[in-house]
Amino acid sequence: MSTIEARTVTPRIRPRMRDVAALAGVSVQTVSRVINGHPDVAEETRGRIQTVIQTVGFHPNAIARSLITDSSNMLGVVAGGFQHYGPSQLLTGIEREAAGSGWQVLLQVADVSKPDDYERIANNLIAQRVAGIVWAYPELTGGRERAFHAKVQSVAPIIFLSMEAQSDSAVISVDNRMGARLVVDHLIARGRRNIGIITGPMALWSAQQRQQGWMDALQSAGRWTPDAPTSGGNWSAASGALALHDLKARHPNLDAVFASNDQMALGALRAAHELGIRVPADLAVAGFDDTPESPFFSPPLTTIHHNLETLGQLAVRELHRVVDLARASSELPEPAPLLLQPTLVVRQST
Amino acid sequence: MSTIEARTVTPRIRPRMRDVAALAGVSVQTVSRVINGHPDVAEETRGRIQTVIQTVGFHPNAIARSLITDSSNMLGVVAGGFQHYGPSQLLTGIEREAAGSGWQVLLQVADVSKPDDYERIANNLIAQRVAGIVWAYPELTGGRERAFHAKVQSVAPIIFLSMEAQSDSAVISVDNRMGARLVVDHLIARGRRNIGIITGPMALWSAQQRQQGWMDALQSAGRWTPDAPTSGGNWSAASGALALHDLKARHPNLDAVFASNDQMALGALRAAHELGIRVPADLAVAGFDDTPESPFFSPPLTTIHHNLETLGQLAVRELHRVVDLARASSELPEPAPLLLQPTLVVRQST
DNA sequence: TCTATTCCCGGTAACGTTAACAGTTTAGTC
DNA sequence: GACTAAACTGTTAACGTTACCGGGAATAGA
Repeated sequence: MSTIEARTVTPRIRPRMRDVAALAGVSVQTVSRVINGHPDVAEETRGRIQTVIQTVGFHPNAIARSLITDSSNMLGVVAGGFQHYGPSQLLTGIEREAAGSGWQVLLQVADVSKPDDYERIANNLIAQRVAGIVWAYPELTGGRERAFHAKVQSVAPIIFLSMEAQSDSAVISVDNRMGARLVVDHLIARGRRNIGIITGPMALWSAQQRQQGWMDALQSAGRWTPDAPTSGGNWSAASGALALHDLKARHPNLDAVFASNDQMALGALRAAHELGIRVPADLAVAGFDDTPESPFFSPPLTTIHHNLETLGQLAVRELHRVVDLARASSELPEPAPLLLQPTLVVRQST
Repeated sequence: MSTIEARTVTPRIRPRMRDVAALAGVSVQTVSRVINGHPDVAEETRGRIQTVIQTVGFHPNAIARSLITDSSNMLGVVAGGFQHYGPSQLLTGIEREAAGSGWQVLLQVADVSKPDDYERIANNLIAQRVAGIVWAYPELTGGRERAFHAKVQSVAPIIFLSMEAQSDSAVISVDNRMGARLVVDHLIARGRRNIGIITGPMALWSAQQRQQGWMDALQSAGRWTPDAPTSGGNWSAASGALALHDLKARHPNLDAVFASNDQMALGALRAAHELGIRVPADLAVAGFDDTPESPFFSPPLTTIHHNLETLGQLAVRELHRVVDLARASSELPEPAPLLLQPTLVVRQST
C-alpha cells in the first residue's frame, strides 16, 4: 500500500483547509473566506463548508496564518514574579482585557537575580513576533528597561507600568507619590508628631515614589528633618516586623508609621503587639495597596486604595489602540502616558 | 526608482535568513545550521555568519520554524484568575520551570461565570499548536474539564492540577485531604471537643477534599456527628468572618475551627476578636496554605504548609518528559499522576 | 592511483495559510 | 439580444524557515 493511498484513506490526524475544501468540493480560498467571515460566499456554500469543518474537526493553524499575514495576535507580558498582590492583580487585568479583544498573552517572567535576563526575554518576544508588549516589571529607571526598550522598539509597541515617566516611552501608573502623601497627611491631621516610614526595596520606582510622598507631606507640614524615622523593608510582612523593631529602637517616641505596603504593615502591627505597643493609641499604622485582607487585620488597617486590575486593562487597551493605528497607517505612534489617582481608606489602625 | 532597487539599497526592517546568507556569502541552509547549532559547519564560516547576524540584528522567526517543524515550544496554561495566593504561586512555579527548559508560556484565564469558556480556550490552544497544556483551573470533577480534555487530547498532552484523579488523565496535586486531616488531628490532640469547619467553595475539588479530611479526623476520633459545625466561605477573609459569626451563633460551645484557607482564618480571627472570644484560650483557629503572612496574624496562625511552586514545577517537568517521549516514539504516553504531602505548622492560634 | 570516508556546503521542496488577481455565472438594463 | 455590474469561486504565488538529498573537496587507507 502506498503512502498516498494510506493518506487518502485514513482520516488525517489534523485536517487542513485543503482537506476541508476537498470534502466540500470547493477551493481552499473559499474555505479561507468562510473562516475569516469574508463576504462573497453563497449562503449555501458557506453552510456546506461549515458542516464539513464541524464534522472533520478542523481548526485553523494560527501559525501559518501569522506567517503569511506577518502579524500575530500575541501580547508579550514581562513580569517579575507573582509572589505579591500587586503583580497578580495587574496580570488579571491584563489578561482579561487581552482576552476580551481577542489577544493571546505570552507570559515572560524575568529572573531578578540575573541582570541580563531581559535579553533572553526580548529575544523570545521578538522571535514570537508579538504584536505588543506590556512591561509589568517595576524597577529603577535608566537600567535594563531602557536597554530592553531599545532592543524591541522596532518590533512592537511597548507600555511600561509603574516606572518613571520618560519622554520616549509610555508609562501607565498609579500615582504612588500622591497616595503616600494622602496617607501621611492623614496621620498629621490625626495629630501624630513623629511619623516614620517603612520603605519597599529602594531599587523600585514605586518604593521611591512612596517615600517621596511621605517626605512631601512632612515637608509641607514643616516637620521634615533629615533624621526622620526611616527603615527599609522588602515588601514582606517579616521585613515589616523587623523594620518596626528597628524604628522603635532608634526612635522611642515614634507615634505613627507608614508602611509602604499592606504586608509590611501587617508585620509592623504584629511587632507592635509583641512590644506591648497599643495600636492606634500609642502608635498609628498605615499601609498601601488596600489588599482584600487589610480590613481584617488587628486592628483593621488604614491604607491607600488603588485598582491595579484597571491599570492593567488600561494598558492593554492603549496598546491595542496603538497597534490598530500602526496597522492602518504603517507608522508606529507612541502610546500615551497615564497616571491613576489612588484614594485613602481610613480604618481603625490610625 | 523600482521597488527592487529600494529593497536592496535600504536596509530591511527585519532581516531574514536570506539576507544574512547573502551578506555572508553562503546559502540559507548554512545559516540555518549555525542558528540551530548543527555540526558540519567550518569554524571560519560559522564565525563569519555569526558576525553578520550580530551586525544586521537578525532574529529567527519562531513562527516560520514552528510551521515547518510542526512543533512549537509553547505551553498552554489554563487558570481561573490570580486573586488568590495559590494560583499565583502555582503560576510562578510553572513559568520558572518552563523558562528553564526553553518553553514559552501562553496564558489562558477562564471566566468562571461563563460555563462554556473552556471552548474558547481550547480553540486558542489548538490554533496556536501548543506542545503541552497545564490545567491549573481547579474545579469539580466530571464537568468542563472532561469536555476540555476530550477536545484537546489529540493535540497535546495535558496535566491537571488539584482535581480528582481520573483513570484517563494525569493529576498532580497536594494531598488536601491529608493536610486537613493533619490539622484537625492536631486540634483533637490539643483537647478540643467541638471542632467546626469553614469550607471553601464546594464546587472545587480542593475544598471538598479539605472538608473530607476534617471529617476523617473527627470520625477516627469517634467524634463525628451529622450536625458537626459547618459553614461555607469563598476563600476570602470577609467570608471567613461571616462564617465564624454564623458558626458561633449556631454552636455556642464551639472551641475550635478549621478554616479551609489562611485568608478565611484571618477573617475568623477578626470576627472572634469582635465577639470578644479569646484565641486560643476560648477558641482555637487553624488555616491552610501557610501564606507568608500567616505567622504575623494575631495570634500567629497554625496552618498547613504546602509548596505550590514546586507543584507547578513538577507538572511542567512531567509534561516535558511526556512531550519528549512523544517526539521520539511518535506515540503519546500518558503523564504520571503524583500526590504531594503537606506538613503541619503549629503556631500560637491553637 | 583508486576508493571510501568524512567534512562541508548548496539546491529544492515543503509546512498551512492568505493576498492578489482572474475567472465564470447570474441578474439587470437598455 | 448585447452590455454591464454584481456575485461568487478558483489559481497562483508568496510568508521564512527546515528536511531531505545531492555533491564537491579533502583526507585516509589500500
